[in-house]
Amino acid sequence: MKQAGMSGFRQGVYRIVRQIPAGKVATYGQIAFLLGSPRAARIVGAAMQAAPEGLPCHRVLYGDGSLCRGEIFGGEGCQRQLLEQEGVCFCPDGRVDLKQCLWQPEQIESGFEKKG
DNA sequence: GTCATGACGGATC
DNA sequence: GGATCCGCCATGA
Repeated sequence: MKQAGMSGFRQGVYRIVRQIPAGKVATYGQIAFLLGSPRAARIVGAAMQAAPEGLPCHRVLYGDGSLCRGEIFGGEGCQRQLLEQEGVCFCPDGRVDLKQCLWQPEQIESGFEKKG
């Protein structure tokens, strides 16, 4: 499988983020890990800057479960509001409960095959 | 090819 | 336990 030809990493980021189902969330580090660079979490975020409209970038959070800076997404709580509408669980601390809503990439069918 | 940057993440104080 | 610093690695000029 080959990417569109442009930077494979960014293309891979979009490809994975699109796999995130509603009601679930993923972290930058997790996405970067799936791309083969667990330390390239920043690169994932950098790719989000050019995120297309159909990309559920609001389902991508920090590794701590906290949401990104409001200004970046487009408004304070804007990201959280979208997640709540999808049924994402939030902690009283204002962070997402990754223990319940962290996306488990066990259904990815592009690039990664599950053995067993 | 090199320098500088960045929607991160972990270690440290 | 919270705030801060550095490191990481791909992207762009």
